[in-house]
Amino acid sequence: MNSLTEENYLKAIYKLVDGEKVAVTTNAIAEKMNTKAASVTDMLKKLSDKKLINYEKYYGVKLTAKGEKIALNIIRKHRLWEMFLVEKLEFGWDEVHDLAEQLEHINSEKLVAQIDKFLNYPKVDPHGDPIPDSNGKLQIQKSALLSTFKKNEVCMMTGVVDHSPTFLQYLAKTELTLGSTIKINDINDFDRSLQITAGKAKPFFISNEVAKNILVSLK
Amino acid sequence: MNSLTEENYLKAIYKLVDGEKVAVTTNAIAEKMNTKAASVTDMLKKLSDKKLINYEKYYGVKLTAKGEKIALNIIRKHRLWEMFLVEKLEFGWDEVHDLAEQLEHINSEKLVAQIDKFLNYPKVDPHGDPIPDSNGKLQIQKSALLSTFKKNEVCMMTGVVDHSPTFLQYLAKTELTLGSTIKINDINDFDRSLQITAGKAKPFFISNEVAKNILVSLK
DNA sequence: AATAAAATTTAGATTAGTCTAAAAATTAGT
DNA sequence: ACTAATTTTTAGACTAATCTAAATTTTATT
Repeated sequence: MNSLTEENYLKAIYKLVDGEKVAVTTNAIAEKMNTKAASVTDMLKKLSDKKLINYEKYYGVKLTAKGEKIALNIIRKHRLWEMFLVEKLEFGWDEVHDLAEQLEHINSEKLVAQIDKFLNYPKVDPHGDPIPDSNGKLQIQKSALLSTFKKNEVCMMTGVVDHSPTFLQYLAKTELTLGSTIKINDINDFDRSLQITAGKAKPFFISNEVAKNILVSLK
Repeated sequence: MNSLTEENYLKAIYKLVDGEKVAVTTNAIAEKMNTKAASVTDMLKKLSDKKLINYEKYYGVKLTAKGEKIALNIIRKHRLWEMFLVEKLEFGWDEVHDLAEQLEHINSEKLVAQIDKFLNYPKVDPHGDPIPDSNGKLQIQKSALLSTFKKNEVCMMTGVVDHSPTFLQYLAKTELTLGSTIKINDINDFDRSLQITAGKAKPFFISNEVAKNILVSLK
């Protein structure tokens, strides 16, 4: 079994790699974990001894298959719990993250399987992030940033880049929710802000900053 | 905030006191916590510094009002989670204890409130144990042991004394579940074993040992 | 009341995870 | 290619929770 701390390190490393083939640096992990580089080095040795990461001094780390599987399982649990909180317990999508960080470490295969079943095997979490299956397979969703679309194009909102409560609360006040159909009515040449129509609401403005944090499907 | 370990000590002390006005001994706590007396002494000092217990060297400990409140809150969470697992996730009453021991330490007032609501404010857990309310008030249930009843008396099952999976699994194979109406048809003078009728099943035998672990209402 | 037995506490060590400060290695700038 | 800046690692220390072994206090027995 791995400690809570070990699990959090593996998750952090997984998120920092995220597709890119480069190794993750000690400092990057330290920043993500809100800790010091020296502490990270200690933990990397430990994870390396356990064969959960490939670690070369001064170079960086990559997850082994074993380490990645553990990371994906934690992410699976995190996203299932978020879904449960939002779908069954009336939580808002902006208030589930920290709580899911606690719940993701609960150790029970049966519990995860039952929650999954109870939610009717969801494919994505409340933020549109894909939920890994029980084998650690992740459905890759092809999506693009709303900011890359052109005038008069239509698309569907599938997720967010920024997960901060502030951003999510802002979105909750608009018609921009997962599944919303978005039409780009106009783009301001000066600041790249957009005038859009989302769902059946009146057209409204969003900044380019916001558009860069909204994921949409290429349809 | 209190550590997971501190919470477990408070819970253990609460359960050892359980109504009796005597102080709890170091050895009793050590046994309950599967640890050594020396470790307990260390923790008692710590809890005493935090004013969660009244501790007098060589004498024993009692919970302060503050300590008791924390203990009851953990018990509340434990029992609500057990109820959730059984009622919503198809767990058996014999397989929820260890998992609830993990879940009871999840820290979120809103989560507890929402689970409580989701379960429609249950008064007892799957074993018939009362669930403390959010203020730490515990409904005392007046119940008696089935073994104290006489021939031809009728009662209703309200709980169990032994919570071991073995005992609970045994009961699950009979008609002895919470709420069952039990009629005592006969008592064997030699070994005090009982011939009973429970629910609408055929009469069957239970040992006195079993009867001593079944709680029933005095009706 | 004295002594033996049991319970409890203290002393000192250990482990996991963290830290600061210093040393070593790598990368960047000219 | 050499020095400066940055990154990473090592060394040594700290805290929480645990342990063993020894010392102390309480309780029980005669």
